Amino acid sequence: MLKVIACSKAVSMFGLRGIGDVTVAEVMKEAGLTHGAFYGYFPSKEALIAEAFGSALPLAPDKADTRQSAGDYADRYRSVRHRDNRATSCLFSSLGTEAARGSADLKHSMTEAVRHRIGHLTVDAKGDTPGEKRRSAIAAWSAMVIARIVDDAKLSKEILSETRASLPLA
Amino acid sequence: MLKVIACSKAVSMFGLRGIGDVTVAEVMKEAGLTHGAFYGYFPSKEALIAEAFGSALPLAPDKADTRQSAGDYADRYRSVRHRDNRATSCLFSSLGTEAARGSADLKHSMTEAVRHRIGHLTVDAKGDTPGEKRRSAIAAWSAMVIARIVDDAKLSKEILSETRASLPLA
DNA sequence: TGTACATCAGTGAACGCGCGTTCACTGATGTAC
DNA sequence: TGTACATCAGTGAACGCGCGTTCACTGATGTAC
Repeated sequence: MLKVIACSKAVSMFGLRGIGDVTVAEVMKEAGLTHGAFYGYFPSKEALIAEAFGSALPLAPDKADTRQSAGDYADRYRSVRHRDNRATSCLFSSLGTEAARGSADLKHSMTEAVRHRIGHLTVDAKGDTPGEKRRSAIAAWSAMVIARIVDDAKLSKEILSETRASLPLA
Repeated sequence: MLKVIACSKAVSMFGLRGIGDVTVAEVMKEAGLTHGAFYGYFPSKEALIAEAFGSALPLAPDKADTRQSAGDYADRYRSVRHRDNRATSCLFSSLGTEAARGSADLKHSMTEAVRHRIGHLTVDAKGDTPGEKRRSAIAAWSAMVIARIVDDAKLSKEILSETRASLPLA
């Protein structure tokens, strides 16, 4: 149970401030314990990172977003509130380039999450053939991620609105 | 002169290993001096980061890439060799999410670089109207960046090839 | 019910290490006479 | 040309700090009798 809490807190903090800036002690404090207890749950900070990402990425097909249509997901993703909340935002837009330099496991998890997400969005994406739909999903998702990274309201909004051409409103 | 060298080395090292993992001493060693000399050139590591990004981002309209057509740029960007070389690759794909958490100046520089790049790619992008061309440029550039972050040859290639629909070969 | 003991999650002081930063010093170069 | 001095980029030892990690200890809880 505490592992679950720690992972969830860690993901939020990582997204907000970056993996390197978040200390083991801070995560444990958020979870309600002192730093010494950390090693009763995780063998190392590296392990926490791996577990935290694993718990947050939509890898298994039975995760929350299958209950959510692709269009709904996209709408929520494109909302300004969601865009500006790095703690709850998608891991790719908040930690993508850091994770790409992480362990092989981490990179693999991220890749699988991307694959999963693209497949998910393809359902509602624009296009006459499956190939076109998939292409639209890739274009839309990529632009949604980039819009989150860009730190300029106007440009970010423009990039987001571009995605509506590929993936319409629900 | 040494500042220029240090910035250039720093950018490569940052791209390869992340900003946080590169030490002041390492940058100076690459530049051929010892760490103590660093503060004769930069007031702090933060300042090095800012200068390094400033020197690497295509902000001024007289920079190299105006000599390069958008199609040529995209082709080079999409080449496998370039994709896999994090030292010379675009700052957005190697350090985007870290930079988004950096200083206001850094974020501003990154945003301007994105704006510049999109404008640049719009020239050769697909579309009948200026609006459509711009939309294609955004879709293509976003997907190119994402393809670099994804750590899986097959998926990365697929994402890259998607961009050819929006931005054809030169 | 009461007593003695075992267990074990959690505490917090302490350690080791690496990094950013400082600073007294060096030694090469230039300048005045 | 030679001597004395000033300058100043660069050196490398040292400092301070924060972080990951360890570990002896605590104290609450459960168990045996």
